[in-house]
Amino acid sequence: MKGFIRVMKALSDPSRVKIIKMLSRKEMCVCEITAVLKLAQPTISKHLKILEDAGLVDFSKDGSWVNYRLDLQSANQYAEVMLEHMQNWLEDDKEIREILARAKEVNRASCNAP
Amino acid sequence: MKGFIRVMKALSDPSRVKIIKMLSRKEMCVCEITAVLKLAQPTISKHLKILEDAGLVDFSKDGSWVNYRLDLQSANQYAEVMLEHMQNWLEDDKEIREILARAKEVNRASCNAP
DNA sequence: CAGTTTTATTGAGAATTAGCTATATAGCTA
DNA sequence: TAGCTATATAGCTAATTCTCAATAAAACTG
Repeated sequence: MKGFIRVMKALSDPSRVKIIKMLSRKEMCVCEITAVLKLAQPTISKHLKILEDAGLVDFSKDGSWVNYRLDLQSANQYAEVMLEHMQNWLEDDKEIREILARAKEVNRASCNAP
Repeated sequence: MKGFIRVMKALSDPSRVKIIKMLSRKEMCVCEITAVLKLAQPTISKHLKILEDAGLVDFSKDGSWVNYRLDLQSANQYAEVMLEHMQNWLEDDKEIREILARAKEVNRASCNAP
């Protein structure tokens, strides 16, 4: 039950759903996600930890950057199924579209630009 | 997005998940659900409202009883997909099994028995 | 109609959560 | 090593959530 609840809780916050949708397009580092969502960086780190604990995302370090990606072969079966749905769900959502458009433009260099 | 978040939120509470699993076996009235979960009756009513708002359950009145059931043809597409998964998920969960066993025994007459 | 049963609503308290600021850690570079 | 950048952790506040007790509403029964 715990594993299931963790996945549902992780997916019941709009900011985290946006992160999942962005990562379904490409790997992103924390500062890129922060730039797109316009939230404080620690807030993003906290969201990413929740997603990781649910088995929804994974990461690898590249120097001082940490790249996050969907954990498509998650050990958590519920996470795996939900990630598959998330590839298709919410594609027509206005808010999601805007985020995805912004995510397309962002890159590490532009992260800390005004 | 709203409809999706509502379904995820609805499914991220253990008591509500238990209700969904019970209703996947049979229709139940509020007092039966209350008897099985051993929570206060208003608590159950509130949970049922949340599930209803998410499009996960539906109900019909029978005298002073209100029978709740899964809304398998929900207008909410996310609810519909999740309900299908819920038929199979958590079948091996210990806590769920206990609840289902108790749900099997319960009936309107026994509801208010000690 | 008075009383009973079933369910819903209201309101309060404890716990959880999303966001922030401040600070710590990790890794790079000069 | 000192300083810079990227990320994580700690701690706080406001808002949300789960639970309950009390009460209201709805529907039956004698």
